[in-house]
Amino acid sequence: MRRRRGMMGSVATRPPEPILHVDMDAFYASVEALKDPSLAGKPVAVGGSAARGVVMSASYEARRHGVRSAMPSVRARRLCPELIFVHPDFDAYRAASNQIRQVMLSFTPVVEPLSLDEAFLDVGGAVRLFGEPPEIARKVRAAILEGTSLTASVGVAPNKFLAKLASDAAKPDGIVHVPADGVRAFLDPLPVNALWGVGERTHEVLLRLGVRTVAELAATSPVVLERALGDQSSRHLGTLARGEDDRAVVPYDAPKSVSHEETFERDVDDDDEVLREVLRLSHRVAARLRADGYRARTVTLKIRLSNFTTLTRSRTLPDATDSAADLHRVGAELYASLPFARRRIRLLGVAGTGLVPAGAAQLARYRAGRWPDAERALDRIDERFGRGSAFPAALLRRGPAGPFSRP
DNA sequence: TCTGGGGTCCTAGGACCC
DNA sequence: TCTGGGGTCCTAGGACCC
Repeated sequence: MRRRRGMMGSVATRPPEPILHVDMDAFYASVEALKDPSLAGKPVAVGGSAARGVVMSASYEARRHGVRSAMPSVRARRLCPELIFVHPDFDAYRAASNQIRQVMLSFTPVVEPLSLDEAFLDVGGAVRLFGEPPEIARKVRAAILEGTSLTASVGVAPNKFLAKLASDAAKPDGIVHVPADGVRAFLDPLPVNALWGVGERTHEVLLRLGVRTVAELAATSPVVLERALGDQSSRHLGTLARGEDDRAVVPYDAPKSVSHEETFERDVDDDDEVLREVLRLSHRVAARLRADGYRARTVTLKIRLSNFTTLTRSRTLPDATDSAADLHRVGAELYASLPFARRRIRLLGVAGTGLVPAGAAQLARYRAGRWPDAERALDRIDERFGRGSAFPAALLRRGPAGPFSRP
């Protein structure tokens, strides 16, 4: 590791806790309260209020009643009868997210967004300009608040994983700084399921082993862990329990898949209807691929049955594609290959994976077929008139329980 | 309580190649 | 004659995250 004083002796030493995790507080709900100030201070849930809806984001007033994200909306309503449901407005969230990213980029170019409302920052190179990392965290929070009227919580720590835990501890509207010599004191009392990668299943397994806290996890023999959780997960957990994480903050990562899926309001068992939905999803995926400049080698069809059993079928093509006609054709073949007929289907999804950049070299192949050109024309119409202005005629023939009701 | 929609990563078996 | 071992790709399922 090279730590060099600058030629003039002016380059600051990299601080021991250079990583920030910035996490917006109740992001979607907070953006909604900005759009409609009458929502401020009230219990608000962003998400679908229909029978199969779930809460995507809950204001702190709603959380006081026990409402949480990922909770079925029906249950949230029971917990908090005065809960106000708002349909998600991703254009608004994306706009706010972009604004926030610009603020963060004014402190360091090393910003890694995790989602619309979270990002890691490596401020190791910014101390000379902006002060020590905790000071930068204060400035970032203040700048976000000034620029967007939204509050953020920030964790300051030696690495990404600790910074993320620290921002959790800082919520809402605060800062937590985990100094390099305070890692054990911070980590030991935390419940194991606070760790990244410990979800419901792993938590159960750990509880059966008698492991409730990170301290207990750190004291557990690697052999026992490996037997219970497998090679990779146990090693992963072991390093986290020690507070170690050497992942760098990576400003840009190429996407690996593009997908769209939809849960029907009522289960569907009509093949024609299923295939129309596959076509609709194929168009959305293809349009995204083209807009982002990728083509997919593998097409995956996802089906969730009424009993929540989930099946996937995929096929890898000789040539990558960004054409809805291709996605739909493969999707239909995959559907036809399933070992059942007329089962009750709750959800359909279409995904393109194995993405390759749609480089200039591939443009030649394009001109061979007519479909891609027709679809590009649809993209242009969508650009001018909004998404969904143009869509294939087949989608107009609605079945009785069509999920794609249009005005 | 009855489970959204967008993703990433891991596992495990089988095909295929050398 | 009935059987190696490593590497890579493909497929299906599942855990997990926000």
